[in-house]
Amino acid sequence: MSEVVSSAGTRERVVTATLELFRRQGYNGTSLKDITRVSGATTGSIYHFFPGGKDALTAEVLRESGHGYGEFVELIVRSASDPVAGLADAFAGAAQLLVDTDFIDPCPIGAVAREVANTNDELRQIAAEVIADWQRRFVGILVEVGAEESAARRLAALVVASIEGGFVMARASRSVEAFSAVGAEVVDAVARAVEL
Amino acid sequence: MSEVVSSAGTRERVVTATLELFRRQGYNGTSLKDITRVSGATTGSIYHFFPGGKDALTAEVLRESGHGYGEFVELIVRSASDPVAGLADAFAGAAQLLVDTDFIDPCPIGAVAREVANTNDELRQIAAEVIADWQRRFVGILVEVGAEESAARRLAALVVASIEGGFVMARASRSVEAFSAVGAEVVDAVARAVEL
DNA sequence: AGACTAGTAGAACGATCGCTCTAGTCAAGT
DNA sequence: ACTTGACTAGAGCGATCGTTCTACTAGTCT
Repeated sequence: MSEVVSSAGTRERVVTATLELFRRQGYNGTSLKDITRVSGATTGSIYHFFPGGKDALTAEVLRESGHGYGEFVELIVRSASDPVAGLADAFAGAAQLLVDTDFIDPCPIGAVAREVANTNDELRQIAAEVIADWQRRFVGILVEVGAEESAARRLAALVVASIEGGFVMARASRSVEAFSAVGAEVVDAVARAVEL
Repeated sequence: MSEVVSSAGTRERVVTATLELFRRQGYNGTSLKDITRVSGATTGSIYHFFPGGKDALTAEVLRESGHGYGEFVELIVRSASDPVAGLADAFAGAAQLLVDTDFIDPCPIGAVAREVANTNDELRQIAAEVIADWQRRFVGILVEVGAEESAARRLAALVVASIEGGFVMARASRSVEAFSAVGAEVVDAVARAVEL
């Protein structure tokens, strides 16, 4: 049995620290020095695990956290009595998270995506795949409760866009008022579509 | 009559260039050197007009373009036969703009807001005011056609969030498919609310 | 024991960051 | 003619950027 704790721990700490920093200051606002400070890892360690440098590390952060968010949100939505109630729970949870974390960005993927979409095609594409995965998950949920495929796709796009846009409004205003209003409207729209 | 062309021209060119650069590479991704290159102005000129440096310039960009966007979108929405058709026009116009401009960010305010919300409170607040102004404009439009104030506020929040979130999806995927789907759903939601 | 490998440590590189500062141009006012 | 003030020009500041590199530690093989 080898001593894996230290090395795997470092790699994980670097990824976690980078994610956290992206949520506060975005991609271009986060330096490798920041990452060494927060993670406790040295430059050498970062380049040992990510020979591709900052971009390779960012790619990993987007993929890992993107997948994690997808699973997490789907779990919340599915654990309610029905998808409509689950969606309302997800919005309420996100609103609570915003308040509890001083309005740090709940979604680094959307933040990084918007920042690098025109300057880094590799990262742009990874973000696109992650977002498409979220949309796909929600389409699946809606189809299961009887929605038509094409209508479900439009609704899922609305859900994702509303959440991302709601984060922008919440972060700018340091208030969840608009975000919660958006959530209420989106839940209404989904409820109407599903119950027809 | 003084020769205002040169000086006012430079100031304007700096603001325009900065706005354009923010749309492509965001706030932290845009350097003063970039701005001098695109605008043709020198560092001295930039600091002559904006003694507060990059942040003062950014503040001006946010305020000026934010106000301009608000007026522009309101004009589009109002120039249609009714607000619902006008909103559809606005979404269609934005989609066309995305395609025509290689998916450059149509809204630098939202982009910059998300980027600096936790690191620059002055800029965060300006962005918040601009976004609140947009929301207010749309509330006014909805109230005029008979919507109730509180419902109008929720709908206006949905409109703004959907547009901002839709931009993230469009830029990441380099496609307006999701954005247009979001637009269709939002137009539906507004139509239902107004025609009751 | 000795070789090998994974991981750590951090100095240092050239480039670039936002910004300051001095020198200069040019038109208007007296 | 001379001063003044608005504006331009760009060299240069210290700090920081992402990255490279060598040296070092320590656990695992044969």
